Amino acid sequence: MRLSTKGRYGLKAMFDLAMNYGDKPVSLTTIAARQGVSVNYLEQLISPLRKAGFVRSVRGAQGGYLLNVSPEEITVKDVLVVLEGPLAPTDCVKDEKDSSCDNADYCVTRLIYEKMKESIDQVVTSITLKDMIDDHYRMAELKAQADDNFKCL
Amino acid sequence: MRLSTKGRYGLKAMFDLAMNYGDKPVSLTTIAARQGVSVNYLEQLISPLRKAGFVRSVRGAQGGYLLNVSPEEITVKDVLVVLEGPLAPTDCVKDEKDSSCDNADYCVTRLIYEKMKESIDQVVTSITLKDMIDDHYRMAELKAQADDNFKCL
DNA sequence: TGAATTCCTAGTGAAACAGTCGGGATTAAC
DNA sequence: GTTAATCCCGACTGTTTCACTAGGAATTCA
Repeated sequence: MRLSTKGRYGLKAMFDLAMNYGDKPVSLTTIAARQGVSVNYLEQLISPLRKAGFVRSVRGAQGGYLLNVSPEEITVKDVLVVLEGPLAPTDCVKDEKDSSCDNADYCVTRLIYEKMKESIDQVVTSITLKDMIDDHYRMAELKAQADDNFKCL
Repeated sequence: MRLSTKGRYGLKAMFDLAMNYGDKPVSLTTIAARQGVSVNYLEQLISPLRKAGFVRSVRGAQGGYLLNVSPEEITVKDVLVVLEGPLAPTDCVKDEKDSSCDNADYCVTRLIYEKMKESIDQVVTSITLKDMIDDHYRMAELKAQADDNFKCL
């Protein structure tokens, strides 16, 4: 039940782009440096995100990537699904019915996996990149206060 | 974000044992046949469950496994954690703090992973083996009705 | 004693993970 | 028009995890 680095790095990269939404393109070199990841690897992650239409690229010098959609229209689920595949604990509850199990309708464990999937879904669809930006500024505020408190001691 | 066969087979096996709670020991051969899994593999899954104290074994002929605790006292989480490890999307939100990330308190993505973990946790801790048994009988009822309806057509 | 069982350890092929590498195409800046 | 920065793409690789299989020792009922 773990997320791979694909999903994690990719989400951070998307957050990075969201923070720069409406600005100049951000190069992978910049993002990679900020996130502490290799450019080569990041390239592989951003490619599917571009193909999915969430980011747009500008080639050549001074080029880079731009969010193609406004931050409030991209959910965490959108990003994770592109990079990790269906966010379901088992195949029998993933979105595209694969009907591999003929007893699906009367399966006790499936019932559980369905609930797990739904609860994960609820969380990741309810959070957009915009929410992450808001959280970021909220936390930056808190951090500044904490640092201030520390200075007073 | 998928559960491995360990967790899935193990959970089914535990459900099987729960259905036979208070009865004679059930051999792995029996369970394996019912679940369509190899005995050898099932052995590997039940071993940690025994070590965790959820099942008890009776060796020798006519031996097998017994639930060591009543079905309402074992949650789906108990079983899955033993077999899959922490049910957390990332290390930074798993129960045992590994403090690998020094910025954990001010990390936007961690906030998300925390919520995912909590929502999964909520689901799996709220379902016990007893609940699964109840669901099973409820669904058996439904299935019987469905079959009945089908017969009438 | 013999058959049925649990218990334990080791091995194994395939897939996924987490990258690295090299080269080609495009474009802004000089 | 050259150069440097950038995106783009496919191939390769070492490590780990997955999902088992295999074999044998110990135990116990009949």
